[in-house]
Amino acid sequence: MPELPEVETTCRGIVEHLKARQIKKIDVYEPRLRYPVTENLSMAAEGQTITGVSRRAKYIIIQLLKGQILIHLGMSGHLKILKHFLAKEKHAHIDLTLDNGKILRYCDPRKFGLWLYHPDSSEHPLLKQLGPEPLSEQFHLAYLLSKAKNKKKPIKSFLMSNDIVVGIGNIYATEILFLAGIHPLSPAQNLSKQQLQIIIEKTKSVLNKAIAAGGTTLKDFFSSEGKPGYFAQSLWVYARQDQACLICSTEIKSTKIAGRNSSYCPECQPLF
DNA sequence: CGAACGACCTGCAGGC
DNA sequence: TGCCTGCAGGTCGTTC
Repeated sequence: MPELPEVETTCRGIVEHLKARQIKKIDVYEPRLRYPVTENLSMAAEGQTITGVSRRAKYIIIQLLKGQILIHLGMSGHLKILKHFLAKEKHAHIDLTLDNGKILRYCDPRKFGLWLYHPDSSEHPLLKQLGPEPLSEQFHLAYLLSKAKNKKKPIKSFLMSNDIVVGIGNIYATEILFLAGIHPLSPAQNLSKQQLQIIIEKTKSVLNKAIAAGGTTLKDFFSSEGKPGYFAQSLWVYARQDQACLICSTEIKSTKIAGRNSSYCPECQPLF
């Protein structure tokens, strides 16, 4: 499911429900996620007050009076708010019950997600290696220029590297490069200053528009209120291989880059 | 070192 | 109808 806009949408949808509430209990029905969910989570978090909910990269951080809960939605995870307990559906792995009876429920068919308790206010090791947020001022030309120097890897893989910039997954990397007019296989080091600047601008505009649309629903992304995201109808090339380019009518091609399907318009996106 | 690959897991679409 | 294969929004550890 989720790249940055979908995680941001989820985060915005749950914050008002969670903030200033106390955690009554955490029921773990399926601990076998990306890392095993330990008893530590329930023991440390139950009874605690939630002081805030934020996002870093594709992680959701539930800040507690003491420590924090780190959540990642993986490929297929989503969170929703239940007004009261409902029978656990298939793939519901964790219920976090609040003191007012509402429940934050985590569902994740593929179990690639993660729920971890981190005891102090320092950054969790998983967050330490992360690059800047793409919508922050730290994601600027001088920074990207320095990172792209001597990097032979395809620009698409480069944009999807979390140590370069966070939050950009397969959908948005594909879209950003289409809008920037750059072939996804172009080595990062070959791109000019101007091209990197365009990538930065398109990254910010695409992500902002996707957040405004509530994210991209391909099949199973829904916000915490159960609404789909409407950005799928704004996609230019993602999942459109063999169809006509919406700009020039050339047939959209696709290729595998680092194991991920990558569609592009051979006319609008020359290789550099 | 950097880049590619396999692994984790389930569901679904398409081919036969 | 049903079986088999391949593919899917992410990330990490291993391998080349």
